[in-house]
Amino acid sequence: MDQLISSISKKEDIRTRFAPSPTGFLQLGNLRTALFAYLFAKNNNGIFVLRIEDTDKERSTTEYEKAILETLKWVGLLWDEGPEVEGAYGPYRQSEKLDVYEKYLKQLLNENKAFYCFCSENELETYRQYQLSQGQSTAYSGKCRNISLSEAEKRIKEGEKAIIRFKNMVIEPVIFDDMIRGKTEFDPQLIGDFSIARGLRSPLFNFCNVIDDFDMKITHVVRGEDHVSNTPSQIMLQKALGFSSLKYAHLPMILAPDHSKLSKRHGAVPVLEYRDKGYLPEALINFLVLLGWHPEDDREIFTIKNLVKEFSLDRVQKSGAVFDQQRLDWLNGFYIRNLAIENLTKKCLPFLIEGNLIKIVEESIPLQLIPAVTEESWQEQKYEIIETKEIVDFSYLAKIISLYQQRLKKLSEIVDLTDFFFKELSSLSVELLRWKQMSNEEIKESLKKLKEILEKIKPEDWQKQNLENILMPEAEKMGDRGKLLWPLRVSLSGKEFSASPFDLADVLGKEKTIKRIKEALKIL
RNA sequence: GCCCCUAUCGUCUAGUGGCUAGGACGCUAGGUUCUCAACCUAGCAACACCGGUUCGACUCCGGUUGGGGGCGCCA
Repeated sequence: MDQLISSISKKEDIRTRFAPSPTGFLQLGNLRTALFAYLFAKNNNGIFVLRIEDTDKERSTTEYEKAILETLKWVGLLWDEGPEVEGAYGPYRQSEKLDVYEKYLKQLLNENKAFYCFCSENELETYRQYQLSQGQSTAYSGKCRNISLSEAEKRIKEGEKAIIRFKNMVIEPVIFDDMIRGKTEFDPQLIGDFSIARGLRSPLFNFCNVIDDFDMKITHVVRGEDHVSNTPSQIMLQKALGFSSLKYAHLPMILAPDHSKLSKRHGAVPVLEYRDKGYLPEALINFLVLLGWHPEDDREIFTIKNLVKEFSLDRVQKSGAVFDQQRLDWLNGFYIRNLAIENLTKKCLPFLIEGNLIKIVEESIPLQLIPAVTEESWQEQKYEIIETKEIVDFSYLAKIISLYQQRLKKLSEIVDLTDFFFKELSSLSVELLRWKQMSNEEIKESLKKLKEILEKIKPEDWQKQNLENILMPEAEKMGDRGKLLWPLRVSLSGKEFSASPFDLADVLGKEKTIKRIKEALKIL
Protein backbone atom coordinates (compact mmCIF):
# COMPACT_ATOMS: atom_id res chain seq x y z
CA MET A 1 0.00 0.00 0.00
CA ASP A 2 2.74 2.38 0.97
CA GLN A 3 4.52 1.47 -2.18
CA LEU A 4 1.46 2.19 -4.23
CA ILE A 5 1.07 5.62 -2.67
CA SER A 6 4.70 6.48 -3.19
CA SER A 7 4.57 5.33 -6.77
CA ILE A 8 1.54 7.49 -7.41
CA SER A 9 3.08 10.56 -5.83
CA LYS A 10 6.27 9.88 -7.69
CA LYS A 11 4.38 9.80 -10.93
CA GLU A 12 2.92 13.17 -10.20
CA ASP A 13 6.18 14.71 -9.12
CA ILE A 14 6.72 18.05 -10.66
CA ARG A 15 9.94 18.42 -12.59
CA THR A 16 11.12 21.74 -13.93
CA ARG A 17 14.32 22.60 -15.68
CA PHE A 18 16.60 25.50 -16.32
CA ALA A 19 18.29 25.17 -19.68
CA PRO A 20 20.91 27.82 -20.33
CA SER A 21 23.23 27.71 -23.28
CA PRO A 22 26.87 28.28 -22.38
CA THR A 23 27.41 30.99 -24.94
CA GLY A 24 27.86 33.73 -22.37
CA PHE A 25 27.68 34.52 -18.70
CA LEU A 26 24.45 34.14 -16.79
CA GLN A 27 22.66 37.46 -16.57
CA LEU A 28 19.90 38.79 -14.37
CA GLY A 29 17.08 37.85 -16.72
CA ASN A 30 18.30 34.27 -16.98
CA LEU A 31 18.81 34.08 -13.28
CA ARG A 32 15.27 35.14 -12.59
CA THR A 33 14.03 32.45 -14.96
CA ALA A 34 16.09 29.91 -13.06
CA LEU A 35 14.78 31.27 -9.78
CA PHE A 36 11.14 30.97 -10.78
CA ALA A 37 11.61 27.47 -12.19
CA TYR A 38 13.39 26.50 -8.99
CA LEU A 39 10.78 28.04 -6.71
CA PHE A 40 7.91 26.48 -8.58
CA ALA A 41 9.51 23.04 -8.36
CA LYS A 42 10.43 23.37 -4.72
CA ASN A 43 7.09 24.84 -3.75
CA ASN A 44 5.58 21.65 -5.11
CA ASN A 45 8.18 19.38 -3.61
CA GLY A 46 9.46 18.73 -7.10
CA ILE A 47 12.74 18.32 -8.90
CA PHE A 48 14.78 21.11 -10.42
CA VAL A 49 16.89 19.98 -13.35
CA LEU A 50 19.80 21.85 -14.88
CA ARG A 51 20.46 21.14 -18.54
CA ILE A 52 23.24 22.63 -20.60
CA GLU A 53 22.12 23.47 -24.12
CA ASP A 54 25.40 23.42 -25.94
CA THR A 55 24.37 22.30 -29.40
CA ASP A 56 25.82 25.43 -30.93
CA LYS A 57 29.39 24.23 -31.04
CA GLU A 58 30.69 27.51 -32.40
CA ARG A 59 29.53 29.64 -29.51
CA SER A 60 29.47 27.29 -26.53
CA THR A 61 32.46 27.06 -24.23
CA THR A 62 33.22 25.11 -21.09
CA GLU A 63 34.34 28.33 -19.41
CA TYR A 64 30.86 29.73 -19.75
CA GLU A 65 29.37 26.50 -18.52
CA LYS A 66 31.57 26.62 -15.44
CA ALA A 67 30.60 30.22 -14.84
CA ILE A 68 26.92 29.33 -15.09
CA LEU A 69 27.26 26.57 -12.52
CA GLU A 70 29.26 28.89 -10.29
CA THR A 71 26.58 31.55 -10.53
CA LEU A 72 23.77 29.19 -9.60
CA LYS A 73 25.74 27.85 -6.67
CA TRP A 74 26.56 31.33 -5.48
CA VAL A 75 22.93 32.35 -5.27
CA GLY A 76 21.95 28.98 -3.83
CA LEU A 77 19.84 27.65 -6.68
CA LEU A 78 21.12 24.11 -6.39
CA TRP A 79 19.88 21.65 -8.95
CA ASP A 80 18.73 18.14 -8.12
CA GLU A 81 19.83 16.72 -11.44
CA GLY A 82 22.29 18.00 -14.00
CA PRO A 83 26.00 18.45 -14.54
CA GLU A 84 28.16 17.45 -11.56
CA VAL A 85 25.28 15.89 -9.62
CA GLU A 86 23.97 13.80 -12.53
CA GLY A 87 20.75 11.79 -12.16
CA ALA A 88 18.62 9.13 -13.75
CA TYR A 89 17.74 10.93 -16.96
CA GLY A 90 21.06 12.18 -18.25
CA PRO A 91 23.22 13.07 -19.93
CA TYR A 92 22.37 16.63 -19.02
CA ARG A 93 24.55 18.18 -21.68
CA GLN A 94 23.11 18.25 -25.17
CA SER A 95 26.51 17.80 -26.77
CA GLU A 96 26.59 14.35 -25.17
CA LYS A 97 23.26 13.28 -26.66
CA LEU A 98 23.92 13.46 -30.37
CA ASP A 99 23.11 9.77 -30.86
CA VAL A 100 19.74 10.20 -29.25
CA TYR A 101 18.84 13.15 -31.42
CA GLU A 102 19.99 11.34 -34.53
CA LYS A 103 17.74 8.42 -33.71
CA TYR A 104 14.67 10.65 -33.47
CA LEU A 105 15.67 12.62 -36.54
CA LYS A 106 15.85 9.43 -38.55
CA GLN A 107 12.51 8.34 -37.17
CA LEU A 108 10.87 11.56 -38.30
CA LEU A 109 12.52 11.35 -41.70
CA ASN A 110 11.47 7.73 -42.22
CA GLU A 111 7.92 8.47 -41.17
CA ASN A 112 7.82 11.33 -43.66
CA LYS A 113 7.28 13.80 -40.84
CA ALA A 114 10.46 15.62 -41.70
CA PHE A 115 12.32 16.26 -44.93
CA TYR A 116 15.61 17.45 -46.29
CA CYS A 117 15.62 21.00 -47.62
CA PHE A 118 18.17 22.01 -50.21
CA CYS A 119 17.32 25.70 -50.40
CA SER A 120 20.29 28.00 -49.94
CA GLU A 121 20.32 30.60 -47.22
CA ASN A 122 20.32 33.25 -49.90
CA GLU A 123 17.27 31.83 -51.56
CA LEU A 124 15.45 31.64 -48.23
CA GLU A 125 16.33 35.21 -47.37
CA THR A 126 15.15 36.52 -50.72
CA TYR A 127 11.84 34.76 -50.33
CA ARG A 128 11.44 36.14 -46.81
CA GLN A 129 11.96 39.67 -48.10
CA TYR A 130 9.37 39.06 -50.78
CA GLN A 131 6.85 37.80 -48.21
CA LEU A 132 7.48 40.82 -46.04
CA SER A 133 6.94 43.15 -48.97
CA GLN A 134 3.63 41.42 -49.68
CA GLY A 135 2.49 41.91 -46.11
CA GLN A 136 2.61 38.19 -45.51
CA SER A 137 4.10 36.43 -42.54
CA THR A 138 7.36 34.63 -43.16
CA ALA A 139 7.06 30.89 -43.42
CA TYR A 140 9.01 28.42 -45.49
CA SER A 141 7.77 28.12 -49.06
CA GLY A 142 7.50 24.34 -48.99
CA LYS A 143 9.69 24.02 -52.05
CA CYS A 144 11.59 20.91 -50.93
CA ARG A 145 8.95 19.22 -48.85
CA ASN A 146 8.06 16.68 -51.50
CA ILE A 147 11.56 15.52 -52.36
CA SER A 148 11.59 11.85 -51.45
CA LEU A 149 13.95 10.61 -48.77
CA SER A 150 15.82 8.34 -51.14
CA GLU A 151 16.36 11.12 -53.65
CA ALA A 152 17.43 13.49 -50.91
CA GLU A 153 19.93 11.00 -49.53
CA LYS A 154 21.32 10.51 -53.01
CA ARG A 155 21.79 14.24 -53.50
CA ILE A 156 23.48 14.56 -50.12
CA LYS A 157 25.82 11.72 -51.00
CA GLU A 158 26.72 13.66 -54.13
CA GLY A 159 27.78 16.53 -51.92
CA GLU A 160 24.73 18.77 -51.84
CA LYS A 161 24.06 20.65 -48.64
CA ALA A 162 20.74 20.19 -46.88
CA ILE A 163 19.06 20.91 -43.58
CA ILE A 164 16.19 19.03 -42.02
CA ARG A 165 12.76 20.60 -41.66
CA PHE A 166 9.66 19.49 -39.87
CA LYS A 167 6.92 18.66 -42.35
CA ASN A 168 4.14 20.69 -40.89
CA MET A 169 0.82 19.07 -41.80
CA VAL A 170 -1.08 20.58 -38.89
CA ILE A 171 -4.20 22.49 -39.85
CA GLU A 172 -6.03 22.98 -36.58
CA PRO A 173 -4.82 25.85 -34.38
CA VAL A 174 -2.22 24.85 -31.81
CA ILE A 175 -3.61 25.73 -28.41
CA PHE A 176 -1.97 25.56 -25.02
CA ASP A 177 -2.96 26.84 -21.63
CA ASP A 178 -0.12 28.94 -20.32
CA MET A 179 -0.01 28.97 -16.53
CA ILE A 180 0.69 32.67 -16.51
CA ARG A 181 -0.86 33.98 -19.68
CA GLY A 182 -3.82 31.68 -20.02
CA LYS A 183 -5.11 30.23 -23.27
CA THR A 184 -2.71 30.85 -26.10
CA GLU A 185 -3.40 30.01 -29.70
CA PHE A 186 -1.28 29.87 -32.85
CA ASP A 187 -2.00 29.24 -36.49
CA PRO A 188 0.34 26.47 -37.66
CA GLN A 189 0.15 27.72 -41.27
CA LEU A 190 1.97 30.85 -40.19
CA ILE A 191 4.77 28.75 -38.76
CA GLY A 192 5.25 26.46 -41.72
CA ASP A 193 7.99 23.87 -42.14
CA PHE A 194 10.44 25.01 -39.50
CA SER A 195 14.01 23.77 -39.34
CA ILE A 196 14.93 21.15 -36.78
CA ALA A 197 18.52 20.23 -37.68
CA ARG A 198 21.44 21.26 -39.85
CA GLY A 199 22.07 17.56 -40.33
CA LEU A 200 21.74 14.27 -38.52
CA ARG A 201 24.58 15.17 -36.16
CA SER A 202 23.66 18.79 -35.77
CA PRO A 203 20.20 19.22 -34.27
CA LEU A 204 18.69 22.62 -33.55
CA PHE A 205 17.22 24.17 -30.43
CA ASN A 206 13.51 23.53 -30.93
CA PHE A 207 14.15 19.89 -31.66
CA CYS A 208 16.61 19.13 -28.85
CA ASN A 209 14.42 20.93 -26.41
CA VAL A 210 11.48 18.65 -27.11
CA ILE A 211 13.56 15.49 -26.95
CA ASP A 212 15.25 16.52 -23.73
CA ASP A 213 12.12 17.62 -21.93
CA PHE A 214 10.69 14.24 -22.77
CA ASP A 215 13.81 12.28 -21.82
CA MET A 216 14.19 14.17 -18.57
CA LYS A 217 10.54 13.72 -17.70
CA ILE A 218 10.01 17.44 -17.40
CA THR A 219 6.44 18.27 -16.43
CA HIS A 220 6.54 22.06 -16.39
CA VAL A 221 8.48 24.38 -18.62
CA VAL A 222 9.12 27.71 -16.91
CA ARG A 223 10.95 30.06 -19.26
CA GLY A 224 11.06 33.58 -20.62
CA GLU A 225 8.35 35.15 -22.71
CA ASP A 226 10.75 35.17 -25.65
CA HIS A 227 9.97 31.47 -26.00
CA VAL A 228 6.21 31.81 -26.37
CA SER A 229 6.43 31.63 -30.12
CA ASN A 230 8.58 28.50 -29.97
CA THR A 231 5.93 26.70 -28.02
CA PRO A 232 3.58 25.76 -30.88
CA SER A 233 6.49 24.37 -32.89
CA GLN A 234 7.56 22.30 -29.94
CA ILE A 235 4.04 21.06 -29.33
CA MET A 236 3.74 19.97 -32.95
CA LEU A 237 7.02 18.11 -32.65
CA GLN A 238 5.88 16.41 -29.46
CA LYS A 239 2.77 15.18 -31.20
CA ALA A 240 4.72 13.98 -34.21
CA LEU A 241 7.04 12.02 -31.94
CA GLY A 242 4.22 10.67 -29.83
CA PHE A 243 5.37 12.42 -26.67
CA SER A 244 2.98 13.51 -23.97
CA SER A 245 2.39 17.22 -23.62
CA LEU A 246 3.64 19.42 -20.82
CA LYS A 247 2.61 22.56 -19.00
CA TYR A 248 4.10 25.91 -19.87
CA ALA A 249 4.64 29.08 -17.89
CA HIS A 250 6.10 32.01 -19.79
CA LEU A 251 7.63 34.69 -17.63
CA PRO A 252 7.46 38.37 -18.53
CA MET A 253 10.69 40.06 -19.58
CA ILE A 254 12.90 42.27 -17.47
CA LEU A 255 13.27 45.67 -19.13
CA ALA A 256 15.81 48.45 -18.97
CA PRO A 257 14.68 51.77 -17.40
CA ASP A 258 13.82 53.11 -20.85
CA HIS A 259 11.66 50.03 -21.45
CA SER A 260 14.05 48.68 -24.02
CA LYS A 261 15.77 45.35 -23.78
CA LEU A 262 18.20 44.96 -20.94
CA SER A 263 21.51 46.26 -22.19
CA LYS A 264 25.07 46.19 -21.02
CA ARG A 265 24.45 49.52 -19.34
CA HIS A 266 21.39 48.32 -17.50
CA GLY A 267 21.23 44.95 -15.91
CA ALA A 268 22.47 42.79 -18.73
CA VAL A 269 25.61 42.31 -16.75
CA PRO A 270 26.97 38.94 -15.72
CA VAL A 271 25.55 38.04 -12.33
CA LEU A 272 29.07 37.26 -11.15
CA GLU A 273 29.89 40.92 -11.59
CA TYR A 274 27.26 41.73 -9.03
CA ARG A 275 28.98 39.32 -6.70
CA ASP A 276 32.32 40.96 -7.38
CA LYS A 277 30.90 44.40 -6.66
CA GLY A 278 29.65 43.22 -3.34
CA TYR A 279 26.01 42.40 -3.77
CA LEU A 280 24.71 39.69 -1.49
CA PRO A 281 23.00 36.74 -3.12
CA GLU A 282 20.09 37.07 -0.69
CA ALA A 283 19.51 40.63 -1.83
CA LEU A 284 19.75 39.75 -5.49
CA ILE A 285 17.26 36.90 -5.13
CA ASN A 286 14.89 39.05 -3.13
CA PHE A 287 15.14 41.76 -5.75
CA LEU A 288 14.61 39.43 -8.67
CA VAL A 289 11.63 37.60 -7.26
CA LEU A 290 9.78 40.87 -6.79
CA LEU A 291 10.29 41.65 -10.45
CA GLY A 292 7.10 40.02 -11.60
CA TRP A 293 5.91 38.27 -8.50
CA HIS A 294 4.27 39.55 -5.34
CA PRO A 295 2.93 37.81 -2.26
CA GLU A 296 -0.64 38.21 -1.06
CA ASP A 297 0.26 40.82 1.49
CA ASP A 298 2.62 43.78 1.64
CA ARG A 299 5.77 42.02 2.78
CA GLU A 300 8.80 42.60 0.62
CA ILE A 301 11.65 40.88 2.41
CA PHE A 302 12.03 37.21 1.70
CA THR A 303 14.57 34.52 2.25
CA ILE A 304 14.73 31.79 -0.32
CA LYS A 305 13.22 29.45 2.26
CA ASN A 306 10.18 31.65 2.66
CA LEU A 307 9.90 31.96 -1.07
CA VAL A 308 9.85 28.22 -1.51
CA LYS A 309 6.91 28.16 0.86
CA GLU A 310 4.99 31.04 -0.64
CA PHE A 311 5.81 31.19 -4.31
CA SER A 312 3.08 30.53 -6.78
CA LEU A 313 2.88 31.05 -10.49
CA ASP A 314 -0.61 32.53 -10.41
CA ARG A 315 0.74 35.61 -8.71
CA VAL A 316 3.20 36.23 -11.50
CA GLN A 317 2.71 39.40 -13.52
CA LYS A 318 1.91 39.27 -17.21
CA SER A 319 3.70 42.40 -18.32
CA GLY A 320 7.39 43.23 -18.28
CA ALA A 321 9.10 44.74 -15.27
CA VAL A 322 11.67 47.51 -15.34
CA PHE A 323 14.99 46.85 -13.67
CA ASP A 324 15.48 49.42 -10.89
CA GLN A 325 19.07 49.71 -9.75
CA GLN A 326 18.18 51.96 -6.80
CA ARG A 327 15.82 49.37 -5.44
CA LEU A 328 18.45 46.67 -5.73
CA ASP A 329 20.94 48.91 -3.93
CA TRP A 330 18.45 49.63 -1.18
CA LEU A 331 17.74 45.95 -0.70
CA ASN A 332 21.42 45.13 -0.69
CA GLY A 333 22.04 47.82 1.92
CA PHE A 334 19.16 46.44 3.94
CA TYR A 335 20.64 42.96 3.92
CA ILE A 336 24.08 44.31 4.77
CA ARG A 337 22.67 46.22 7.73
CA ASN A 338 21.07 43.07 9.01
CA LEU A 339 24.20 40.96 8.85
CA ALA A 340 25.92 39.94 12.09
CA ILE A 341 29.15 41.91 12.27
CA GLU A 342 31.42 38.83 12.15
CA ASN A 343 29.63 37.73 9.06
CA LEU A 344 29.84 41.14 7.43
CA THR A 345 33.53 41.36 8.28
CA LYS A 346 34.23 38.04 6.64
CA LYS A 347 32.48 39.24 3.53
CA CYS A 348 34.37 42.55 3.50
CA LEU A 349 37.85 41.16 4.06
CA PRO A 350 38.35 39.96 0.49
CA PHE A 351 37.61 43.49 -0.68
CA LEU A 352 40.14 45.01 1.72
CA ILE A 353 42.69 42.48 0.54
CA GLU A 354 41.83 43.07 -3.10
CA GLY A 355 42.14 46.80 -2.42
CA ASN A 356 45.70 46.30 -1.16
CA LEU A 357 44.97 47.66 2.27
CA ILE A 358 45.66 44.49 4.21
CA LYS A 359 46.91 40.99 3.65
CA ILE A 360 46.79 37.72 5.49
CA VAL A 361 49.95 37.20 7.48
CA GLU A 362 50.29 33.47 7.05
CA GLU A 363 52.72 33.24 4.19
CA SER A 364 51.77 29.63 3.62
CA ILE A 365 48.50 30.60 1.98
CA PRO A 366 49.08 31.94 -1.52
CA LEU A 367 47.00 34.97 -2.33
CA GLN A 368 45.23 33.25 -5.19
CA LEU A 369 43.80 30.71 -2.81
CA ILE A 370 42.20 33.22 -0.54
CA PRO A 371 38.70 32.73 -1.88
CA ALA A 372 39.15 29.13 -0.89
CA VAL A 373 39.95 30.03 2.68
CA THR A 374 37.08 28.69 4.70
CA GLU A 375 34.68 31.09 6.33
CA GLU A 376 35.69 29.99 9.80
CA SER A 377 39.37 30.52 9.32
CA TRP A 378 38.95 34.23 8.59
CA GLN A 379 38.52 34.84 12.28
CA GLU A 380 41.69 33.04 13.27
CA GLN A 381 43.98 34.71 10.79
CA LYS A 382 46.28 37.57 11.59
CA TYR A 383 46.29 40.45 9.14
CA GLU A 384 49.03 42.80 8.16
CA ILE A 385 48.26 46.37 7.28
CA ILE A 386 50.26 46.70 4.12
CA GLU A 387 51.38 50.32 4.44
CA THR A 388 52.33 50.32 8.12
CA LYS A 389 53.24 46.65 8.49
CA GLU A 390 51.21 46.52 11.68
CA ILE A 391 49.68 43.18 12.58
CA VAL A 392 46.04 43.25 13.55
CA ASP A 393 43.45 40.63 14.28
CA PHE A 394 39.97 39.92 13.04
CA SER A 395 38.21 41.74 15.83
CA TYR A 396 40.07 44.96 15.11
CA LEU A 397 38.95 44.83 11.48
CA ALA A 398 35.45 43.94 12.60
CA LYS A 399 35.39 47.09 14.68
CA ILE A 400 36.32 49.26 11.72
CA ILE A 401 33.76 47.62 9.50
CA SER A 402 31.04 47.91 12.11
CA LEU A 403 31.43 51.68 11.95
CA TYR A 404 30.36 51.60 8.33
CA GLN A 405 27.79 48.84 8.33
CA GLN A 406 24.83 51.14 7.97
CA ARG A 407 26.47 53.18 5.26
CA LEU A 408 27.26 50.34 2.87
CA LYS A 409 25.19 49.70 -0.19
CA LYS A 410 27.71 47.32 -1.68
CA LEU A 411 30.55 45.53 0.05
CA SER A 412 33.09 46.97 -2.37
CA GLU A 413 32.48 50.43 -0.93
CA ILE A 414 34.22 49.39 2.26
CA VAL A 415 37.59 50.09 0.65
CA ASP A 416 37.04 53.79 -0.06
CA LEU A 417 35.15 54.25 3.17
CA THR A 418 37.81 52.87 5.47
CA ASP A 419 41.10 53.28 3.65
CA PHE A 420 42.27 56.02 6.04
CA PHE A 421 42.49 53.49 8.86
CA PHE A 422 45.16 51.67 6.89
CA LYS A 423 46.97 54.49 5.16
CA GLU A 424 48.34 57.94 5.88
CA LEU A 425 46.00 60.70 4.80
CA SER A 426 46.90 61.75 1.32
CA SER A 427 44.88 64.83 0.69
CA LEU A 428 44.02 66.92 3.69
CA SER A 429 43.20 70.52 2.88
CA VAL A 430 42.47 73.57 4.97
CA GLU A 431 39.16 73.92 3.19
CA LEU A 432 38.14 70.44 4.22
CA LEU A 433 39.02 71.18 7.83
CA ARG A 434 36.88 74.30 7.88
CA TRP A 435 33.53 74.07 9.66
CA LYS A 436 31.11 76.67 8.31
CA GLN A 437 32.71 80.14 8.46
CA MET A 438 35.60 79.34 10.77
CA SER A 439 38.79 81.27 10.14
CA ASN A 440 42.10 79.47 9.74
CA GLU A 441 43.07 80.81 13.13
CA GLU A 442 39.97 79.33 14.72
CA ILE A 443 40.62 75.93 13.16
CA LYS A 444 44.13 76.07 14.51
CA GLU A 445 42.84 76.91 17.95
CA SER A 446 40.41 74.01 17.89
CA LEU A 447 43.08 71.55 16.87
CA LYS A 448 45.54 72.81 19.46
CA LYS A 449 42.93 72.50 22.12
CA LEU A 450 42.13 68.95 21.01
CA LYS A 451 45.78 68.06 21.10
CA GLU A 452 46.18 69.38 24.63
CA ILE A 453 43.13 67.60 25.95
CA LEU A 454 43.82 64.31 24.26
CA GLU A 455 47.44 64.17 25.26
CA LYS A 456 46.38 64.19 28.88
CA ILE A 457 44.22 61.11 28.51
CA LYS A 458 45.88 57.93 29.75
CA PRO A 459 46.17 55.20 27.14
CA GLU A 460 44.08 52.84 29.25
CA ASP A 461 41.27 55.40 29.33
CA TRP A 462 41.31 55.78 25.55
CA GLN A 463 37.82 54.51 24.83
CA LYS A 464 34.99 55.89 22.83
CA GLN A 465 32.73 56.66 25.77
CA ASN A 466 35.50 58.36 27.73
CA LEU A 467 36.57 60.43 24.78
CA GLU A 468 33.02 61.52 24.29
CA ASN A 469 32.59 62.37 27.96
CA ILE A 470 35.68 64.52 27.90
CA LEU A 471 35.32 66.20 24.52
CA MET A 472 31.59 66.87 24.36
CA PRO A 473 31.55 69.44 27.16
CA GLU A 474 34.43 71.22 25.45
CA ALA A 475 32.57 71.24 22.18
CA GLU A 476 29.50 72.47 23.98
CA LYS A 477 31.45 75.41 25.40
CA MET A 478 32.27 76.62 21.93
CA GLY A 479 28.61 77.27 21.25
CA ASP A 480 28.69 75.29 18.05
CA ARG A 481 29.91 71.71 18.56
CA GLY A 482 30.96 71.55 14.96
CA LYS A 483 33.78 73.98 15.63
CA LEU A 484 35.55 71.30 17.59
CA LEU A 485 34.14 68.08 16.25
CA TRP A 486 34.35 68.75 12.53
CA PRO A 487 38.07 69.58 12.46
CA LEU A 488 38.71 66.59 14.67
CA ARG A 489 36.79 64.21 12.48
CA VAL A 490 38.31 65.54 9.29
CA SER A 491 41.87 65.56 10.59
CA LEU A 492 41.47 61.91 11.51
CA SER A 493 39.69 60.72 8.39
CA GLY A 494 40.67 63.18 5.70
CA LYS A 495 37.12 62.86 4.48
CA GLU A 496 34.08 65.08 4.26
CA PHE A 497 31.85 62.18 5.29
CA SER A 498 32.76 59.57 7.82
CA ALA A 499 31.87 57.88 11.09
CA SER A 500 31.88 59.95 14.27
CA PRO A 501 35.16 61.45 15.57
CA PHE A 502 34.92 59.47 18.78
CA ASP A 503 34.67 56.22 16.90
CA LEU A 504 37.59 57.17 14.71
CA ALA A 505 39.79 58.23 17.62
CA ASP A 506 38.90 55.08 19.51
CA VAL A 507 39.88 52.76 16.67
CA LEU A 508 42.94 54.78 15.65
CA GLY A 509 44.32 54.86 19.20
CA LYS A 510 45.95 57.69 21.07
CA GLU A 511 49.22 57.77 19.24
CA LYS A 512 47.83 57.91 15.72
CA THR A 513 45.07 60.28 16.70
CA ILE A 514 47.48 62.84 18.08
CA LYS A 515 49.84 62.36 15.19
CA ARG A 516 47.09 63.14 12.71
CA ILE A 517 46.03 66.23 14.63
CA LYS A 518 49.62 67.44 14.53
CA GLU A 519 49.76 66.83 10.82
CA ALA A 520 46.60 68.84 10.34
CA LEU A 521 48.14 71.66 12.35
CA LYS A 522 51.12 71.67 10.00
CA ILE A 523 49.08 72.69 6.98
CA LEU A 524 47.53 75.65 8.76
C1' G B 1 4.76 44.27 -42.58
C1' C B 2 2.63 39.75 -40.09
C1' C B 3 1.52 36.91 -35.42
C1' C B 4 1.14 36.89 -30.02
C1' C B 5 0.96 39.39 -25.38
C1' U B 6 0.33 43.59 -22.22
C1' A B 7 -1.42 48.52 -19.76
C1' U B 8 -2.62 51.33 -11.52
C1' C B 9 2.13 56.73 -8.60
C1' G B 10 8.89 57.94 -11.96
C1' U B 11 9.88 52.33 -10.64
C1' C B 12 8.22 47.34 -8.39
C1' U B 13 3.30 46.38 -7.18
C1' A B 14 -1.82 45.49 -3.95
C1' G B 15 -6.59 45.66 -5.83
C1' U B 16 -10.95 41.08 -9.04
C1' G B 17 -18.31 45.99 -9.60
C1' G B 18 -19.35 50.26 -4.55
C1' C B 19 -11.94 51.67 -1.36
C1' U B 20 -10.36 58.73 1.21
C1' A B 21 -7.10 53.49 -4.79
C1' G B 22 -2.89 50.50 -0.13
C1' G B 23 2.53 49.21 0.45
C1' A B 24 7.81 49.52 -0.99
C1' C B 25 12.05 52.05 -3.66
C1' G B 26 13.03 56.93 -5.16
C1' C B 27 11.89 62.11 -4.33
C1' U B 28 10.58 66.54 -0.95
C1' A B 29 10.18 68.59 4.01
C1' G B 30 10.94 68.10 9.21
C1' G B 31 13.18 65.51 13.54
C1' U B 32 17.94 63.36 15.33
C1' U B 33 23.01 65.08 14.31
C1' C B 34 29.92 67.88 13.76
C1' U B 35 29.27 65.38 8.38
C1' C B 36 27.36 61.40 5.66
C1' A B 37 24.54 57.23 6.41
C1' A B 38 20.95 54.79 9.35
C1' C B 39 16.49 55.75 12.01
C1' C B 40 11.57 58.40 13.03
C1' U B 41 7.47 61.66 11.15
C1' A B 42 4.94 64.00 7.33
C1' G B 43 4.21 65.07 2.17
C1' C B 44 4.14 64.85 -3.32
C1' A B 45 2.80 61.23 -6.77
C1' A B 46 -1.17 56.60 -10.52
C1' C B 47 -6.07 53.73 -12.55
C1' A B 48 -3.40 55.70 -20.97
C1' C B 49 -7.66 57.25 -24.11
C1' C B 50 -12.65 56.59 -26.35
C1' G B 51 -17.02 53.97 -26.43
C1' G B 52 -20.29 50.43 -24.35
C1' U B 53 -22.57 46.88 -20.17
C1' U B 54 -24.41 48.31 -15.25
C1' C B 55 -28.06 51.80 -10.31
C1' G B 56 -22.67 51.99 -10.06
C1' A B 57 -16.81 50.89 -13.18
C1' C B 58 -9.56 50.86 -11.97
C1' U B 59 -12.14 46.28 -12.02
C1' C B 60 -16.45 43.27 -17.39
C1' C B 61 -16.72 43.92 -23.16
C1' G B 62 -15.04 46.48 -27.83
C1' G B 63 -11.82 49.85 -30.13
C1' U B 64 -7.63 53.43 -30.20
C1' U B 65 -2.91 54.55 -28.51
C1' G B 66 1.49 53.25 -25.96
C1' G B 67 4.84 49.24 -24.44
C1' G B 68 6.93 44.23 -24.92
C1' G B 69 7.97 39.52 -27.43
C1' G B 70 8.45 36.68 -31.90
C1' C B 71 8.85 36.12 -37.25
C1' G B 72 17.01 32.12 -38.34
C1' C B 73 20.77 26.62 -41.05
C1' C B 74 20.86 31.21 -32.49
C1' A B 75 19.22 29.61 -28.05
